[in-house]
Order: sequence, then C-alpha cells, then structure tokens
Amino acid sequence: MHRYRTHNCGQLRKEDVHQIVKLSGWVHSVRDHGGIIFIDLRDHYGLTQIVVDPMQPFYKGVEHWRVESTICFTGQVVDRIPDAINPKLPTGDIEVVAREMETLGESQVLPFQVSKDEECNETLRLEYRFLDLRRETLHDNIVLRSKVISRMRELMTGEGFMEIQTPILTSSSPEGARDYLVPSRIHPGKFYALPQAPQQFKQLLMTSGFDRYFQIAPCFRDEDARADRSPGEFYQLDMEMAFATQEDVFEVNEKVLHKIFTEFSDKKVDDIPFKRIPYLEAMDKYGSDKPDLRNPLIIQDASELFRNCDFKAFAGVVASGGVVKTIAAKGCAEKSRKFFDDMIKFAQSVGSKGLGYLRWIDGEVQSPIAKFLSEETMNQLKELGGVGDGDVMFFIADKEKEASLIGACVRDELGQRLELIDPDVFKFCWIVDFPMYELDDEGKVEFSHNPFSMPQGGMKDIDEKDPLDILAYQYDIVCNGTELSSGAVRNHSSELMIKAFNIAGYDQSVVEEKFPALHRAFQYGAPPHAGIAPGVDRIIMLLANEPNIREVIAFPMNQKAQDLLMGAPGEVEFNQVRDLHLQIKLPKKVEKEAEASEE
RNA sequence: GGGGGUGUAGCUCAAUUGGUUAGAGCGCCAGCCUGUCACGCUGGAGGUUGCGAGUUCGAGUCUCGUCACUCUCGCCA
Repeated sequence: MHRYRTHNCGQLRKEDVHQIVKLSGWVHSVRDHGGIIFIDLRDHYGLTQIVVDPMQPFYKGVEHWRVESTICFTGQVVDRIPDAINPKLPTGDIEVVAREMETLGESQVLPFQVSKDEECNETLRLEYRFLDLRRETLHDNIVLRSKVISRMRELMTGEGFMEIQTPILTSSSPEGARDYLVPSRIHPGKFYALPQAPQQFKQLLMTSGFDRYFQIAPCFRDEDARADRSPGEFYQLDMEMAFATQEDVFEVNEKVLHKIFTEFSDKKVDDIPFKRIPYLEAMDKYGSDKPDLRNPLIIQDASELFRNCDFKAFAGVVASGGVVKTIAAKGCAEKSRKFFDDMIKFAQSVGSKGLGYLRWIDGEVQSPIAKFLSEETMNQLKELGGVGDGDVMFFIADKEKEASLIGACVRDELGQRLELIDPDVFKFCWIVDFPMYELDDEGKVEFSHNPFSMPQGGMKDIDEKDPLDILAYQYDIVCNGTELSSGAVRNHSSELMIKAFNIAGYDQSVVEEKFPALHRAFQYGAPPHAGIAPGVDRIIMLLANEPNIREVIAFPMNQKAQDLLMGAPGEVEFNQVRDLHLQIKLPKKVEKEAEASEE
C-alpha cells in the first residue's frame, strides 16, 4: 500500500465499497456527535467523509484535531445508509470507516476560515496566501488559469506557432513604462532591465526566420497598480507572425480567443469575425477606445443643433469651439427625480459642469432647458436620438476631449443604472486605425502608441501627410470594455523607422543607440511581420468573472508592489550592495522614519 | 504625487443625536451529544475601537494630524 494514499479525496464511488483504502488530506470540517465523529477530508480533488468509531484507540485524539491539519486515514469504504447519502458530493454515496490514522501536519488556529467563503481583509489573505489558495474560489481560479494556459499552448501550436523563450535580463528600453533594473556586478555602474515585453526579441525572431512565434511571456513594468493591473509583473500570450498582414493576426486571434472563451465559460461569445471599429469612430460613439459593447447606448454629436439656440450655456460652449454630446436612453423618462439628480452628481464627479436632459412624457417635453429650445430644434433632437414618448436624452457640453471623456463615463453609468448590460455575454471588438502620432501636452508630435508600428501609407504617408493624419497598422482587441491587448503590423524597414522617429523629434542616432538590434537586423532582409500579445491575467479575470486581477494570480503583490508573504521588496546584506557597486541614499522622509523607529 | 472609501474581538460586521459595563455570527477553550455533512446544545475566554493630539462633564461616534489597506487620476511605448 502506498505510503500516503491509494485514492484521492474526490475519487471513491459506490463501486469501491468494501475496499480497504488510504486517504490523505486536510481536515475540512469535523462534526463530533460524542459517540461518532464525521470528518470531511479534503484534497485538491474533492471531499470524502471519514467516520470515526468511538471504539478506535485514536478516537480521543480525533476530538482535538484542528481543521486544516493534514491527516492520513486507512479504512474501509462502505455504503452510506440511504438517509445519509449526500447528493451534493460526488463521493456522497460512500464513506470511509477509519481503522488507522496518522497526523501528517498539525495546524495552528487559523487566521481566517478556509472552509467558509467569507470575506476577509486583503492584507491577511496575502500574508497567508497558502491558506487562501486552499479556499475553493481561489483554488478554482488557479486551476482555471492552468487549464487556459495549457489550452492556449495547444491552440497556438496547432496554428503552427513555436514557443520560444526570450531573456529576462535584458537592456533598458527608452520608451514606455518605468523599467525594473538589475545592477551588474561585473560591469560597475551598468544595469540590466527586466523586459516590459519581449517586443524587440520577437521581432528579432522574425528576422531570424522563425515563421510564427509565441510565448506565455512574463512582462515587468514598474507602474502603479489598478484593479485590472497587477504591479510588477504580468503575463501575455505574446505572438508574432512573419509575412503577415493585420488580417492574418486577426484571424488567428479570433480563432484562439473564441475557442478559449467558449470552452472556459458558459457565457455567449460573439461569433467571429469580431466587429472592427476604427479608432475615431470608437471615440465618437463611445468616448473610449475600449468600449463595452454590451452597453447599447451611443454618444452622438448635437453641437450644431445648439449653436444658435437660446440656451446660452450650450450655445456658448459651441461658439467657443466646444461640443454638445448627447446620449439617448430609451424608456427611462419616468425614473425618479433622485435618479436624474444622481446622474448629475455622477457627471460632476467625473469633471462635468453639469448634465442636461430632456424627458418626453405623455407627448410633452419636461426639462428645465426645454423653454430655451424651439420646436424645430426639439424635433431635430428627437430625430437624432430616435426617441419618443418615455425616452430621455442626456447632454454634455464641454471641450471636445472633455466631453468625450465625460460622455464615456456617463454612458457606462447609465448602462449600469438602467441595467442595460447583459452579464452573460462576451462582446469582442477590434479597434483599428489608431493614429500614428499625437500631440503631447506641450504641443509636440509624439508616437501615440508604439514606435515600432507601420504607418498605413508607408514611406509616402510619412513624406507627404500631416503627421497627425497618419494612421498606423495598430490595433487593440477589447472584450466587455476591457482592453485585452494591443498589437501592430511592425515597421520592418530601418529607413522608414528612422523617418518615423524623425517626425517624433528623434535623430537617427537615437534609433541606432536605443534600438541597435532592430536597426541592425532590419538591414539584413527583414520579413514584413505583425503580432499582438493578449493579456493572460485579464483573460482569466473575465473567464472567472473576477473584478480584481489578484484573484487569478497565485502569489500577487499588493497595491504598493509588496509581496507580503515573501517579504519583497526587502533589505539585503551590505556586502551584496557593495558587490554591485551601489550606494544607498534614502529619501529624507524615509531616513527620519528609520531613525524614529530606532529610538 | 492628487482625490474617494475603509479601519471596532482571531475573522465578518453592529453600536440611535456625542451618553450606563462596546454587542452579534463564525472561530477558539471546556462540557454534553451515535448519522451529521455550515451538525446541534450549554457555558467560558477574548477589545489600547489603527495610532497621536484636540473639543467636551462625557468621544467608537465630532475636529486635526498620522499610518495601513483599497478604489481611482496621473503613469501604463
């Protein structure tokens, strides 16, 4: 007989009755009836009920076993009496009558309950992550993650992609997020950087003749956390394809993502091909480049209708170059005064000066602003919004950019408050035709997305067009309002790359110094190539229906990028710092705190 | 760095307008209980109300500061 077990805790069935078996697992719960004790023994696979008879010599010990201790039982599988069958458990037809037991690992009193799914503060959960991971929800999330990643590998391999590892210690890249740096011992004063993504490596793999590359790639970015953004590190299903167009990338990703989302969720997934929305249209209709298409509301421009109206607040905004955006919401005209007041408050909380609205009730328009609008304007508005009795139009007047942003927030809020969002679907779209350049705060032209993207008109556009009008073969894939990934057809010509950088104000020497590998590689026959890198953590989040990314990561850091279980980041020995030729100079505030704690 | 929220027993939460000895469920400890499966019953222990000031006859409650966590803006090619 095996040292620890002949079966796992989710395995035994009616057919196994009369067998002598050995099970090991955690004490999930103990039900002590004085003359008989029931123990639910749990492992990764399930629960089995162990029955302990008072005649057994170890009976007295059983009373004192704490939940979550690990125990090994040997005993006989028996049928449960009909009344005691538990249909909730796969093993509920049988139980194991204990003959021998051995304590494998005793547990102290728990900081929080493992067997019960009650809320618990995050700090404690992270400090005792190994206990939290035993709990059903989190355990299942990690299992799901493993299965999804395994399936991704299968599907990608099936599509002819090869998984290739790229370095974790590499060089710092000038653009993008803050790097995590690793000081070099051998080269004083020099640093490695952890890759923000294997971007340049995968492009180099293309120039190395590997036709289709993928990797479940760790990415490191030293930026602040969000609910859907884990600090420090995250994973991408990174991929790149040689001699490929934008459509080729879409086709592969639609195939893979549609399969993953269909196989690992009960929600209805959009048919492929997914909808494609040009960036400018997305900004117009949704005020966002990651619209939640479950929300049927759209934003429309009503500026012209207000340009000459008597409502000076709106006319004034239009006259000074601003816009009036409107959202038509059907069937909510009869909502309470509080509903509309709350919407105004919400709009103000996201930076709006106000939120106008018109309600059509019993053929009448009810609104504080109605008296300023002519009947003609009113009719034009009705036509624009496609509204009638029982409907409402909301209005935001502001500068273009602000109105767009506020419109997006109001659209989301209305979608939620009016319960327009179907929780049982996954709505996908591609956002395409991103602009290559945009103006920064100082009015300077800069890359709006990724400096490695191919301008759509190639050299001709770069030479002739206003930089702000140049579109890039740059795309995002969005699911239910979550940006899963960005990708692009890459610029594979070093000549074109230098010109593209020139427009953003960078000299040829910048390209040569900062991107020496690509610059060199592209001079020796680079294949046209394109790729994308869907965020694995976010995909799992959507599949697991979790609002927070920490719920799908086994050992996440907290919001301040600390690992409370391992104690990272932590101090190191003086010798280690010295070997790296570093000196530590603490900010004044931290220094004072250190002194205070010494006293 | 800015803004919002939270902080009361090991855990989750309650505590009226500022008013007696800060309560409940789970957990823990002791006892009872032979068919439970969130077992049940009886009893018990457990609190610097995050920390520090202030206002007040009186502060969990109000004010200021501070710390921690979280959400968010900035940031995330």
